[in-house]
Amino acid sequence: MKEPTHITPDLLAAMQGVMQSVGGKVDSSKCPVRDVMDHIGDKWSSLLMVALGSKPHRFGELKRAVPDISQRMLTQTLRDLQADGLVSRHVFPTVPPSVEYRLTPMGESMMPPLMGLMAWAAAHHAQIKQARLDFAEQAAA
Amino acid sequence: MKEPTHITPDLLAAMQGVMQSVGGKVDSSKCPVRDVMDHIGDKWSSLLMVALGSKPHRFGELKRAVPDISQRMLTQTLRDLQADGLVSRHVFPTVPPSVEYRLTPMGESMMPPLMGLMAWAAAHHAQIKQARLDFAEQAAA
DNA sequence: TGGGTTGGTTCCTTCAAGGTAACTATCTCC
DNA sequence: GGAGATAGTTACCTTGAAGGAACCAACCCA
Repeated sequence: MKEPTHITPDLLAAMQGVMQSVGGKVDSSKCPVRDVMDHIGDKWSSLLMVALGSKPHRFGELKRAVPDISQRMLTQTLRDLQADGLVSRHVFPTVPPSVEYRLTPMGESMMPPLMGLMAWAAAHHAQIKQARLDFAEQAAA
Repeated sequence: MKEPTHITPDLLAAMQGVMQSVGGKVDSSKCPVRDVMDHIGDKWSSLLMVALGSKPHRFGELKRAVPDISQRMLTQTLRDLQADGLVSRHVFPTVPPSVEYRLTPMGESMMPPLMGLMAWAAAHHAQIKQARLDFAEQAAA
């Protein structure tokens, strides 16, 4: 049994940075964090970021890399990422015009924290699934 | 100007962990990462996690800490976090019964990666807002 | 007797995210 | 002449997330 470490100094610093950028109170709509998190928290953005993190992809490559995304959502999500300055789009006037998407420097700077969270999710997925089972069972009892 | 670091070894390791837990192809519904990210990517979960990260809160305290959450969403989001094993609920049979919510150890283990991403968001918010302006302007032209 | 506090629940409604399918346009291959 | 690949766009529809407001139940105080 560990003592309640709770919050490390580093973590506290990060939190204060966040809370400050939020105005002390987490006040919503004009909250910078939410403004950004709302975008990357959607269904496809983080998946596309991961795919593009490994190497630049063409439109069709992305569609194959993320098989269950619809063409519409792929276009739209790429546009959003592009608008946010996380992804850049390069058209090559080849015989059948081809388009390449790649991370911008800012997009790359997002990968470490993003992957950190995803790695946590991957590592704790089993534990969370078990917790959900336990919770459901306990609720039924 | 930094050289295009692109992907550090550490980051690559994290990505491979994620991709592996995803089956090579990012195949969707049974993807562990998405299963978890879908929950913490909703409108209120991360905000409540941040609030609870600083200290345990009572129901009413949380409502005041996150002023624009509806009572309904607060209840529901807390239930979801509880089901996932990230938050625990303790009822004190005081005169008017009071309820305290606090992070579980797993919840606490999520704070560093979560705060990492939020800190990134806070740090790059201005840059993203500018990128959106530039994009809109360029689209209009 | 009736208002206040605590921690909810229920019903109703709206809005945006997302999916499906069809259409475009150009070039190549069979 | 049609099929297939390139990279999309557009219209339409469904669903689920979220908001608002009212209600509940126990207990306190005055």
